[in-house]
Amino acid sequence: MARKKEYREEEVIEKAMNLFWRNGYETTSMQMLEKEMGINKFSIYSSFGSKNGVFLESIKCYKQKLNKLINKLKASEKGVLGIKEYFYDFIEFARETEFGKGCLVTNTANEIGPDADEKIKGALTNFTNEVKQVFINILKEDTSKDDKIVEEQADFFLISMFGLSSATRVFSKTQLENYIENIFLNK
Amino acid sequence: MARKKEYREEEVIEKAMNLFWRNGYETTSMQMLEKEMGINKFSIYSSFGSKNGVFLESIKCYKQKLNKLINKLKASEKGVLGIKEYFYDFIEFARETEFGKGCLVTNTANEIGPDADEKIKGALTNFTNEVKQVFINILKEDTSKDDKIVEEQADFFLISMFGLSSATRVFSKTQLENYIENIFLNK
DNA sequence: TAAATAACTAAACGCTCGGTTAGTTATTGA
DNA sequence: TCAATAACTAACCGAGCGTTTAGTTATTTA
Repeated sequence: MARKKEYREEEVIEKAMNLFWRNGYETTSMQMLEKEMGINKFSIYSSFGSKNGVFLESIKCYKQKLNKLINKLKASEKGVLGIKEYFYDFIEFARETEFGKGCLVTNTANEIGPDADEKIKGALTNFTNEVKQVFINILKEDTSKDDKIVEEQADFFLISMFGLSSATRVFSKTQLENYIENIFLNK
Repeated sequence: MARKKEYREEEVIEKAMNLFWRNGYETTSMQMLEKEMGINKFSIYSSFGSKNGVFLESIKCYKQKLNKLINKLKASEKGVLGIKEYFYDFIEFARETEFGKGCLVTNTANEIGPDADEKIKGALTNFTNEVKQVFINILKEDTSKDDKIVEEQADFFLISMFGLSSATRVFSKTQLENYIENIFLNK
């Protein structure tokens, strides 16, 4: 055999993910990735193939981090109020010292143009659909409404998430909390 | 004196604005701007100074376009329902053939990182505050609520706009309309 | 009509981008 | 212990970036 890797891929990809999360895809350069991940370009390319590859893995890593919140939501027995708690969890998740970095998926959906890489587009769509399904399952249990109404409500919460994500980048914590309260006023 | 300009700055900046709107700041290159604006790099730089300058002027141009909707909202006597109409107007404004391009301001707020140009950040903040003030004025007239409640409601609509903007890039027209209806259910 | 001036064209600037590759170092098992 | 092998370093690649500049063309006015 031969020499061992001096880094663990799961560790360095998390660092890459944080860089993309904070700065977006285009603004994040290979140079920045080298510095943040603490490994050479060669190692990045032999592990992940391309900048796109690093990004795709970063989305997977992001998914895992967010899944902690999602799993808590899934386990919740509070119905719609569980979603409200999830929203509160999310603003803690997305915020930083002063302004937030939003949701990596939403940020990317807002950044990319119509000609963007299809794999990235696909990853975003899958992600969105998965979260929507979680909302649907909760709403089904919680209410006696028919499928159409449930799906509309799920879309409503999903789009609210998009707003919340963007908002963490611009608004104060108080404003975000107030927004959440307003969403659930009549739910 | 000397030779006349063969283009009107207001005309070419609108074309630039559309390019930024569709593709974002980073993805839009000077080469693309040359092609879309129909003028040479030299002319772009002599008129606008830099890529950043073109973008800053593009935001002004975007403001003017959106002001048509805002002015209609200001003139409306329907109170909160006027805001609802404005939301409907906005999704027409932001949508394209299949998916939408969102709001240039929201797109940019989502794209830029913490180290982005201060002028751009300032322009985004100003823009957001102006729209918020319009919401506040309408809510003041419409309701007897105190200032704090009014501001919270204005923030709520503002953040809903952010969500709507992102959503035009991913969701169908029906989903967007359904989202608007849900927002105004209890208003 | 000719000097002055500003807008044009197009080539080039230095730099950074994402990505590659030649050569070195460390670990392995025979 | 030593050949085989894989991970390392670092220099380098062509392309494209935003920006500048030298040289040409059109318009103005004295």
